[in-house]
Amino acid sequence: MSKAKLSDIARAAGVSPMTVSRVLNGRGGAGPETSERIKQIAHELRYRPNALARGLKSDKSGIVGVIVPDIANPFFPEIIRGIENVALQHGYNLLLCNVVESPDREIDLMRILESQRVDGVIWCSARLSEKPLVKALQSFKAAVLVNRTVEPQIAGSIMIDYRSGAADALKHLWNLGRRRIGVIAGPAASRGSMERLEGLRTVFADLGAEAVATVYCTPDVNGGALASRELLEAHGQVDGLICYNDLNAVGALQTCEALGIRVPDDLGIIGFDGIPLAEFVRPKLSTLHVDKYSIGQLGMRMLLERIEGKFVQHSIVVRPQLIARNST
Amino acid sequence: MSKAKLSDIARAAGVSPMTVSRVLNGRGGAGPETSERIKQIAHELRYRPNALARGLKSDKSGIVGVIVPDIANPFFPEIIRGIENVALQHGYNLLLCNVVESPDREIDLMRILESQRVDGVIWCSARLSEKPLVKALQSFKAAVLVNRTVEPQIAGSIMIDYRSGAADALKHLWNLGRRRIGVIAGPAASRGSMERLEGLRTVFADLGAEAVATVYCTPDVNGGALASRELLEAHGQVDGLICYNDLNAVGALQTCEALGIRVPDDLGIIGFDGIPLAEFVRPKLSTLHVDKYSIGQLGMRMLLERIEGKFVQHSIVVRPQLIARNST
DNA sequence: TGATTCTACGTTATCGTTAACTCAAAAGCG
DNA sequence: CGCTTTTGAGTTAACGATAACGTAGAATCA
Repeated sequence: MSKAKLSDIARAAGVSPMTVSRVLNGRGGAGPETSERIKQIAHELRYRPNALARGLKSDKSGIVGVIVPDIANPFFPEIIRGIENVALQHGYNLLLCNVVESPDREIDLMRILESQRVDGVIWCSARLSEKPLVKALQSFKAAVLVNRTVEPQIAGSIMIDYRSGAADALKHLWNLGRRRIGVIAGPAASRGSMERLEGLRTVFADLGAEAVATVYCTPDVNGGALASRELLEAHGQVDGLICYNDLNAVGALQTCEALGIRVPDDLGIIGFDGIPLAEFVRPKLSTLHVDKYSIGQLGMRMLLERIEGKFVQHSIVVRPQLIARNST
Repeated sequence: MSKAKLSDIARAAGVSPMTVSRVLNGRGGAGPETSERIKQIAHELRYRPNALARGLKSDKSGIVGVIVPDIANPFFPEIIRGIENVALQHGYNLLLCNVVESPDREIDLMRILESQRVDGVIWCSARLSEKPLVKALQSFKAAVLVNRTVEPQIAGSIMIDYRSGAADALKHLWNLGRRRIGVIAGPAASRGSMERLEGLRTVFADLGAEAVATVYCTPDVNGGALASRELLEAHGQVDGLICYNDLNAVGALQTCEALGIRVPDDLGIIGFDGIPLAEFVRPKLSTLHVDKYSIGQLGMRMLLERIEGKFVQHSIVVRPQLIARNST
C-alpha cells in the first residue's frame, strides 16, 4: 500500500487537493466541518506530506548535512547530539556523513549534499585545504564550520581556543614542578595541532623554556601509544607530557604502563577534549574539557541564523577548561 | 547564485533538457561531440542533479533512516559506520536519528522518516512495544531491526545472541572457580537483558547453581556503578560479576575501587559488547565482543535486498565472542 | 438596493527530472 | 533504388505540493 497523497484525501472528502493542503497546513480556507472531515480522513489514511515534493516546490529540503571525520571518535557524537537537539526543535533533520578516509571523500560528500539540496551544512574539522574548502562551501545556502574558519560570508565558525587550552595545560604542568616537557602533537597537518603548539610556544617563551621533544601522530589511542613510546624512549628524562587529545593521552598511559613509568609520579600526562573515557582510565586523566554538546547547539543555532539570512555572529570561540585529575 | 538545472545546460548547449538528462545519465541518445559539449557545460556550471526532483519522479529518495537510542553510547557509532560503508557503496545516504528520550520520540521520528520518503530504515534497539512498532514499520518500503525481531514480512533483523553470550560469560567465570556470582542486568524492560538472563538461567540450571543476586540499572557507567555497589554491599561474598554491558562493567570497576575490592583477585568482572573502552580501563575488561561494524554492514545489506524486493534472509544472528582479559 | 467585502472553495501553473513516445534524417540492406 | 533500422534528437506528461489567482454565493454596508 503506497502512501496517501493530497489528492486521495481530496477525493475522499469531496474537495480539491488545494483545500486539503490549506487545511492540513492550518491556513484556513475551509469551513469548520469540512476542515474536520479533511483532518479525519488524513488521519485515517495515515497521510504524510511528501517532503520531496514540498522541497522541490519550496527549494527547502529541511535537511542539514553534518560532516564529521569519524563518529567512532567520542569527541563527535556529543556534538552531533547538540546539533540534533536544536535542529529537531526547528524542524530540521540531519544527514550524517562520516569522512573517515581521504580528502577526496570530502569532495564526494559535498557533491552528495549539494544534490540532496541540504539547507545548510555543519562541517567538523574539515581537512580540505583552503581553496577547495571555500569552493565547496560556496555552493551551500548556509554553512558553519567547527574547528576551522573562513571568511564570514562563506561560513560561520565555532572555534575551540586551542591556544589558551594548550597554554593552560603547560602552565598546569609547570606549576606542578614539571620542567622537562614533551608534546604529543597529533596530526601534523591539522590546524588544531598547530594552534596548540602556538599556545605552547608562547608560554614556553614566557618561561624561558622549550619543549624537550614534539612528536606527531594520528589522533587515536594507538597513535598516542606509539608516539609516546618514541618520545619517551628517546628522552627518558621527560617528566610532563602534553597530549593532542585524550585518546592520545590514553595511549601514552598505555605506553607508560608497558615501560614501567609511573603516572603521575615519574611523568605527568594531560589530555585534551574531556571525553568520558578520560575519567574511566587509571590514573584518571587530567584534561582540557571542551563542552561538545554546546558546540553542537551553538553551531546549529548559528546555521539557522544563516539559513534565515541573518548574520548576527560569524564566529564563536569556546574556551576549554582545565580539569585536574590524577594523571598530573 | 542558485544551482544550475538541466534546462540551463540545455540552453547553453543548444539542445533540449531531455538530451542533457540522457547524456549526463549515460543513457546515450546524443552524438559524441554533443555529449562532450554537454558534459563540459555541466561541469562549468557545477551542475548537481536535484535529488528532490529525482526522488519525486522516481519515488526513491536515496536515503535510509538510521535510528539509534543514543550515539553517545560507543556501541552505536561503529554500527553506523558499518551501515554507512555499505550504503555509500550503493548510493545511499544516512538520515541519522537519535532517540535519547521517550518512546513518543520514536513515534515522532517515524513520521519524519515517512515524510522524508526514506527508502528504508535501520532501527537499532527499538524500545517501542510490539503493536506500535509493527504499525510504524509497515509504513516503510523496507526495514531492518537490530536487536529486535518481528514477523519477517515486516522487517528483517540482525540479532545478537545474548543467550549464548551470557552463557559463555558464566561458564568462563565458573571455570575460573567463581561460585558466588552476581548479575548486573541492565534495563529491566530491555529484551537484551531478558535474553541474557535466560542464557544464564540455563547454565545455572546445568550447574545446579543460581545467581546470588540480580540488580537492574541503566546501561551506562553510572548505572553500573550504583547497581554494583548495591549488590556488593548486600552480598559481600560475591566473587564473580556478570554485567549487562561494558559500560556497566566499568561502573562496577569504579565501585570496586571505591570499596577496596580487588579485581580480579576478590571479584571477577565480565562485560558485554567489546567497546574500545574495555581495553583502556585497568584491569582490562574481559568481555563478550560483538562485531558492531559487521552488524552495520549486514544490516545495510539486508536492507538493500529488501529495498530491491528480495528476501534472501530475514534474520541473522551474530554470536558474541569471549575475550578474556585481566578482569577475570 | 446596489456595491463591496468575505468566505469557501476551485483552477492553473510550477518546482526539476525523466519515462514514453514521436520524428526526421542517415545508414544499412537486398 | 525502395525499404527497414538506427541515430540523434525533441515533445509531452507526470511525480506531489502549493502559490497565485479566480469565482460563486453569502454577508455586510452605505
